[in-house]
Amino acid sequence: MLDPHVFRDQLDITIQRLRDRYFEFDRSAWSALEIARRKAIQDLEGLKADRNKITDQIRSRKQAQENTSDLLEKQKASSENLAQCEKVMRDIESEWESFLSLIPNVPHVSVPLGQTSGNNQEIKTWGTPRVLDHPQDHIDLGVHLGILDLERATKITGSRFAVLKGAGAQLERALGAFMLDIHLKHGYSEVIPPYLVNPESMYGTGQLPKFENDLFKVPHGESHLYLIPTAEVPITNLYRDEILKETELPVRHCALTPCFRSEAGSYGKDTKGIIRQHQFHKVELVSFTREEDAPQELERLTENAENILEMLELPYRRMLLCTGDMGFSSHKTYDLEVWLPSQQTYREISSCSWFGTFQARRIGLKYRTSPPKGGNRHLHTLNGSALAIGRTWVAIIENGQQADGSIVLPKALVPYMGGLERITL
RNA sequence: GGAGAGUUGCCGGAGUGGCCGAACGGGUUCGCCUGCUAAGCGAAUGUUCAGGGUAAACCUGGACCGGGGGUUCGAAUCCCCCACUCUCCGCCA
Repeated sequence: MLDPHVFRDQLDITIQRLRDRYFEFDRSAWSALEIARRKAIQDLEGLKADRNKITDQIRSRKQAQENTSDLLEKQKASSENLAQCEKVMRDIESEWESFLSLIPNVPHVSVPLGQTSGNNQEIKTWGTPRVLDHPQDHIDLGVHLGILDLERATKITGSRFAVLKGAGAQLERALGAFMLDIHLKHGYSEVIPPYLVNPESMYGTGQLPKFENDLFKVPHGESHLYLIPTAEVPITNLYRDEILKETELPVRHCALTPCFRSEAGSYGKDTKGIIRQHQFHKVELVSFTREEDAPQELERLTENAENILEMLELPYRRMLLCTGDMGFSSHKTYDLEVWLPSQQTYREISSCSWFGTFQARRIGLKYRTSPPKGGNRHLHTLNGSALAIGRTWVAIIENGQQADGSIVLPKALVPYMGGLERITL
C-alpha cells in the first residue's frame, strides 16, 4: 500500500510513475473517494463532539444534583443520526482502503522502463556457460540416474509434482543445509516459520487481495488458511503491528521452507520437468532496514544470493527488472538467472526485491527513531530467494553432466553429500 | 475436545460506569549535581485520523485499554460472540 499522502501532495508524479509500470490510476474515482471520505469523517466527528459535550454537561449537572431530562432527550434524538453517519463512514472507509490496496508500488528511479522481460537490463554475468553438443536435460539425466521420478509423483498427487530419490533427495537436502550455513555467515538469523498462514498475512505482503488464484487455500474452522507461496510471507509478517528499535536494525532472517504455488496462469509454460512445480523448497532472505540503508541492503542481499551461485560454480547473470516485469509490491527487483545447458539460456533462479514501505504500511511495521529525531517511521522490507532449491537442483544436474550421463558435483557441496563427488548409476 | 484464569502504554502493574489517554513503579531521554561512574534531584516520555497553522513548533476535535457487537445520556469498567496466552484434564507425533 502506498502512502495516501502521495496522492495528495505528489499526485501528478505518482500517477506518472504508476503509468511507467502500466497501471492507470483512476484520478476521478480517487478524488471522489477523498471528498466523500473527508465529508464522512467531518460529519461523524462533529456529531461525536456534540455528544461528548452533552455527556459532559449531564455529568456536571448530576454532580450538582440538577435536572438532566432535557439533555437526555436531546442526546437520544441525535443517536439515530449518529448511527447513520457511522454506517456511511464505515462504507466509505472500506471502499477507500480497497481502492488503495489494489494500487501497485511505484518503481524506483533506477528501474528501466519497459513492458516485458525483453526490456530488463543485464547488470552483470558470471562464469562461462557450458555449451554442449548434445546436452541432456535434467529430466533425462535424473530419470536415467534414478534420482527423479515424475510419473509416480503424478500417480500420488498429479502434474507439477515430483519425487526425488536417493542421491537426488540427498542433493535437495544438502542444498538447503549448504545455503543456510552460508547465510548464517552472511549475518542472517535462521527461522522456521509456519507453512500455513492466515489471510491477514497474505494481505500484508501483497498476495491478497489480488492474487488469491495463485495460492492453495485450506479450510480451517470457520475460516481458512493458505499454504505459503514463499517464506517471504511468514517472515515479513513476523513483526506485524510492532515497533522495532532503530538500534536493532537491520534485522536479517533466512529460512528454508517448502513453497506452494497454484500457478493458475502458467498452464502452458515449463510443462516438463521440475522447473515449475506446485511445491518446491526455497531458501529465502528477508531484511528490515531504515530507509537510508535500503538501497545498499538490496545490493548486499543480491550479492549474498550470487555468492551461493558462485560457490556452486553455476554461471549466471543478474538482471534489473523493467517496470512492466516487476511484481505488484516491488519498488526495485533484481533477478538472478542461471545457465541451463539443455535450454541454452539463462533461467530465473532468484528474485531479490526492495519494497520500500509498501509492505510495512500494510503490515503496520515501524521503527522508533532514536532521539533527538524521535518519532516512528515505517521500515523498509526486502527479500530475495537464495536460492530456489528445485531450480538449483536442475542447474547442478545439467551443468555437472558428463558424457557418460553422470553428474560431477560442485566441490562446495561434497561435504554436504557425505563425501560424494559424483552421482552415477 | 472439557474446566478455570488472564489479555491495559516501551516493560511491570492499578483502575468504584462519568475530567481516565489512563494512578504507581521501572525503563528511556533531557537538565542539575558530580574528578569519572553509580546514586540523588528536577522535567519530559503514546499512536492515529480530520481540521487550522505551516519551515516547524503548536492549536482544536475524533478514535484507540486483545478483536467485533450490544446495554447506556456516557463503557478500560456491565453483557454477548470471537481470537490469543497460561494452568489442569483428555487426545496425539
